[in-house]
Amino acid sequence: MPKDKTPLKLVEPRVDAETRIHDDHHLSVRLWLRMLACTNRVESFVRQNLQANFTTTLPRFDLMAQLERAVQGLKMSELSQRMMVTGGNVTGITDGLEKEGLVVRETDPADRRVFRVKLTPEGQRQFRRMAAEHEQWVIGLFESMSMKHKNQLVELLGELKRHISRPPAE
Amino acid sequence: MPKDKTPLKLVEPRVDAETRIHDDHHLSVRLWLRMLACTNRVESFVRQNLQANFTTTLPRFDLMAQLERAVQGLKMSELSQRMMVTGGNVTGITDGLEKEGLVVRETDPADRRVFRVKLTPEGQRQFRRMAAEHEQWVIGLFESMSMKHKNQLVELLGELKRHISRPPAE
DNA sequence: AACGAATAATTGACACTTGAAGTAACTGGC
DNA sequence: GCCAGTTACTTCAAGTGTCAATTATTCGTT
Repeated sequence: MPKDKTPLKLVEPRVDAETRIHDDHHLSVRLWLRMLACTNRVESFVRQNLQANFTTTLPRFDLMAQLERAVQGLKMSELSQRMMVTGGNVTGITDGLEKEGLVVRETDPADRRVFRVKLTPEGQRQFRRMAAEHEQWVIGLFESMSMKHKNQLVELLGELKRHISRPPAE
Repeated sequence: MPKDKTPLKLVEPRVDAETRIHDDHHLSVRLWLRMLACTNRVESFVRQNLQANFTTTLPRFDLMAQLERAVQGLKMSELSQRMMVTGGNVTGITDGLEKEGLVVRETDPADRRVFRVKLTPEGQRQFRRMAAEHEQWVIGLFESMSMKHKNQLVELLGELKRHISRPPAE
């Protein structure tokens, strides 16, 4: 497109608005990258500790955590939803835990398609030990931040979560 | 420990402190879970869009993003550090991108152990298209949150990042 | 110059994750 | 009762990720 011939001293009128928009763009991406960095740091820390202290993994811990408060067990599909992963994934993790005797698949008499997955007593024992330490790891990581700032973060992240939890409906 | 005999109206002195500690524990874990939920939401959204619109993945996008502003290329180990993943992982992702002609490994005459990985012109072209859309996705997700709150979040996450970026020494 | 230690990258084994395709079981309308 | 459609779960292939072991190269000391 041809350049307009403009008087030498004319400043573009849209600069302010564009600048603000540009900043906002940058801001959103920066926010995203920073949040990602924090999450990765904590996650990898927890992961390493689970591996080193209990020879287990975050997904396994997560699955057991979902089961802990579900006395009557959870269906594979419920686990899938709560862990926010696909069904095929849950199958594999459950296989592993079952092989180690930490969970069991029980058939549901009312619907033979369904399994109810439950923690075994052994699984409960092990999970409780892990959960206690897990809490300490997280607390330790965050301890140098003031409660005031932590509270602010929880608030703001709560707001963010509400904003992003449903896709910007067309 | 033996209870002190105290006048009836005296309230136990440690209750406040204990309560605060207990709240703090809860607070840290809540903060962690909430941050994780937000990150997962954004990440899976970006992932799906990259797959659907460009038949590519987040790690590939991430690697190309690291290369974009490094005209002279990056060593495998530098990529590994910046992407916060292990070296073996970088090898695999680079293999894939090189096979598709989006990056190249160039040998370094000064040190024959290292590769300098660079974007090809084709890789640059594709990355720029992806980056533009990526930015729109993130902006879209976050658009309903005020700039003020976004700024506060960036600030607080920056502080959190500093606190957790080095393990609580010794 | 030569050797041991450190560094750069790759490889292989194993685990997690997704998406698509497959199997078995249930449901509702005819 | 049948059968099309849905639901629950599994299986498989490909990509991502870690760790430990290996190879090749460089560096520092002697």
